Amino acid sequence: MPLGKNFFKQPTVDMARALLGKILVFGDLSGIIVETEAYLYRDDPGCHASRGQTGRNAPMFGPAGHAYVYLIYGMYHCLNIVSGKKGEGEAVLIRAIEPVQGISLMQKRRKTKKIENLCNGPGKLTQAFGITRRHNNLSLLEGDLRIHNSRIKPLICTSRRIGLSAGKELELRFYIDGNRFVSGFNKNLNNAGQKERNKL
DNA sequence: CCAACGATGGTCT
DNA sequence: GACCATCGTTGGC
Repeated sequence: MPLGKNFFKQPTVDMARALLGKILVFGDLSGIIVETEAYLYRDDPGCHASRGQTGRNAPMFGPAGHAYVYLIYGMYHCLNIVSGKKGEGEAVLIRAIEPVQGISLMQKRRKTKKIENLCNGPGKLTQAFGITRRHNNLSLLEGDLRIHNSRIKPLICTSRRIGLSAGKELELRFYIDGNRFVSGFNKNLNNAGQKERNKL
């Protein structure tokens, strides 16, 4: 079942945690979301929206439940889901997914057979799913791109976010404990920011 | 194993 | 002109 409007209206950090274990569906492709990061409007210098609305970040200031897709380092795309209140730029970055459906197409696009390497990073999963700037600002309440519910109740870990220069001290990254599809899983087992495990 | 680095182009000042 | 919410490769140990 695709999730509806109310799911995307919850506070951004809540949504970032609630997305773990849910299913990202895009056409015939799908996978379990295993890692997210929250980006906040207030007191978050790492957030694209922190210095006001611009051409690029405009979707973040729109209604919750739309996609915000942007080009990073000239060659990769990052997929975010807009959250929070309209007029306040907040979103959740999808950082890693456990592939479920459409694995052969993902393998072709990613030029690797290894399942763990298909969607274990924000640039990798957009490549595997075929998500680009053309999907920027699409609504997840209709059409091909959706979040489906699931019965998964993951054990959630928290850490600092990855790859930022500003706002790196904030603990706004969330991932499923021990999941081998989380980005950098082979690096540091407990990932840069350690942290106690939060219930659920 | 791992740290370092280059590719590559849109966006913002 | 600088800065990137990244990734694959390279070269050292």
